Amino acid sequence: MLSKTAEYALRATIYIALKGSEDDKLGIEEIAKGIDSPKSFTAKILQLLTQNNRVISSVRGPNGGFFLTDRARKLPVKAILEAVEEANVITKCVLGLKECSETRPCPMHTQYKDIKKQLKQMFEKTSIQQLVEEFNKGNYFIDNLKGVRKPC
Amino acid sequence: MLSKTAEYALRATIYIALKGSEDDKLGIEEIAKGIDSPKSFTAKILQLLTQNNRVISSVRGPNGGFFLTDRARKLPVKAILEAVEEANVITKCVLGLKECSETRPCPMHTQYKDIKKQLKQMFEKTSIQQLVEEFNKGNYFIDNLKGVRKPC
DNA sequence: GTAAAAAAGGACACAAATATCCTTTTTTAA
DNA sequence: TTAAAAAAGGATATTTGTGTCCTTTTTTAC
Repeated sequence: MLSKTAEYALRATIYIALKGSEDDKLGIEEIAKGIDSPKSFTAKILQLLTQNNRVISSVRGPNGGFFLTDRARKLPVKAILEAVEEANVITKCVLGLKECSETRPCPMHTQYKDIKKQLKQMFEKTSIQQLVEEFNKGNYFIDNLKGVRKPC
Repeated sequence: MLSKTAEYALRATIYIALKGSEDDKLGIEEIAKGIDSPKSFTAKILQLLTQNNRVISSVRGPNGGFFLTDRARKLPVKAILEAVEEANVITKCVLGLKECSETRPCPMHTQYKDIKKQLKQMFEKTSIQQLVEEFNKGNYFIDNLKGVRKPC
């Protein structure tokens, strides 16, 4: 469904949102270990996320690293996909037809349209902050993202 | 969401189901034109579909070509994805985590699980025949698949 | 102001997906 | 039984995605 690039982008952003802050920035080494991704490749992706619409902020030098501003935390998950140019999953036809709409639907349009709508909603309505809050309420039991534990 | 390979596989199968029959087999040239795909590449994919679980049948030589048996028409769309080894979209975690389940969910699990379920349903419950029938009832207005027109 | 720490950036390497071309095999029809 | 038509198969090319490595720039702390 999503490329490795998009997966790492999502995982990294969520990881930074959960574990880091402006006062406690995270280094690329820790992030890559935390989300189980190749370090240099992830660094490149974080570059995209700091440039394109600034989902992630960064400072260089000692005590530097990556973090999310309050503004960034309010962004929808979709913003991450946009930064890595993969937001089109949300709108694309399942069969990959250039033209596929209500008036000129593809053979699977009827079956897929509601799912696509929900996919869109998910990425647009869910903010990064929301994912963090849900975590803090203890609704997750993730140690899937290494080093991030459910608060007791 | 799906690879080109999967998209062409779906489009080709549906195209053959709609336009062809055992008595009126379709050649690779027509199919590729019909679904707007590269000919040789599509030929390779059709090979997969004739080998792996025989979604498509074929005969060589003059008057040969591709067609779907009645048995094949009853197959779920998922069978096509399986043949090109891409049925995993149905079960994969959005974030690409190896482990992601109800008891050990990823940070987006809550948001995604119902969508994944519906995706699964769509590919498993929709048969190729169903897509054809829906077309014949006139519920589509596709000429997206070239040369396939809504019956009047 | 100098050394060290960190991200940024550039160049390259490797792998997988996509695409093309040519030859071989099978089948049909004359 | 031979020519032609069609898919099957093999080899290779191209492009994109993924991944690594090394140098440069920025920043901080001493």
